Amino acid sequence: MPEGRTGQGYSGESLLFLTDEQLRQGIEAMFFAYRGFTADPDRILAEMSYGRAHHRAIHFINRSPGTTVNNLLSILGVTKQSLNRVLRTLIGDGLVISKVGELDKRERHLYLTEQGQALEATLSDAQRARMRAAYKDAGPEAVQGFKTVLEAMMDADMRRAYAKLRD
Amino acid sequence: MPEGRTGQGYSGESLLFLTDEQLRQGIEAMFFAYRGFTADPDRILAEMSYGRAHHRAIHFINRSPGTTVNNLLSILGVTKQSLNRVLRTLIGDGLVISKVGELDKRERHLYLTEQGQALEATLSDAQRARMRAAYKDAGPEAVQGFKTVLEAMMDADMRRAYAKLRD
DNA sequence: CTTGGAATGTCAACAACACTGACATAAACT
DNA sequence: AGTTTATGTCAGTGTTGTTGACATTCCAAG
Repeated sequence: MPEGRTGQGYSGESLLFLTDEQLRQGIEAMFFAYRGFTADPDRILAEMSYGRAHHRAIHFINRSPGTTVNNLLSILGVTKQSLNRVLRTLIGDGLVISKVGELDKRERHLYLTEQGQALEATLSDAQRARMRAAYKDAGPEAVQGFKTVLEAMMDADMRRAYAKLRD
Repeated sequence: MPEGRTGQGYSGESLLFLTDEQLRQGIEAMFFAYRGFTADPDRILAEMSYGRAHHRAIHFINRSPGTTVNNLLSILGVTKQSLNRVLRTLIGDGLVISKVGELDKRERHLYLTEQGQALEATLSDAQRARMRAAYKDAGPEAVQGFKTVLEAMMDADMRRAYAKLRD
């Protein structure tokens, strides 16, 4: 087997050599970049006794105010027990409120309180600052490519969830 | 304030509008894509009783055979206690061997056994298959942009570690 | 109106993976 | 000889995830 050469060889029209080495670089880039991606919010969250799970919940509640627990569950891809523990602390700390549904009273609709919005803004600002700097460094064409590859990397159901949020 | 517009406005020469909305899409793309990125190896690892930490150790030992514990530590960005726990199980299970350094006998140089290489290949193949598919979908220019943005997103020391691995 | 099932919440137990702090050993450096 | 470096290990703790079991509420179908 030719060293480092992928089984596919050429990829049809694009003349794209995809050596294992190139793919491995992409894998490592994802690993190191994700660390940077979460580093700033992580530092802020560590000061309060929150973690990434709290950040994610806050992010998506802010993104879709009034979302139900079930909806959040499918976006975050965790069990209800895991999410519930996080939501309980956020509700207890007055960052999130949960309103019983009017149409369907089983459902709980989630909203950020003012305090919750303030934390969301702090976390988002930190994360957006890094993203903005990276985008600016890389330039607009790179950004387009970045998003295209990331989208192609998602599972089908996550791609749907992602597209839905872009409406 | 103009809705969704970032405080910076234009970004100088590139005429790049970076709305909070665009940045948030990038953030969400990273979140969902990273899930896809780790999904396939995670499934394989779950069957044996290993986790992502084992995968990362195996990956970088394979990448740099004979690397020392300290070197691995700085790449992975965890504590020695955390890494040691993982290495102990991998050595115990015969996937990794640790050789006392010849020049400096304090150092332990890490290598994958044949069995370790086999697992590495299985995990890598799964992850590379997804990466290859994503690259093929997105095309070569997108891939270049993808890597550029990811690199810009890293912390400085991680960018160094990443560059070093590319030699 | 009763029953089945869906949505939610809660309790308990557990595992993976990270952390800190403390301590031990061996080897290298000064 | 004394200090620093590299590594390993033990104990304790916290966050985040998992399963499994069970209760409550309430819509909807029979």
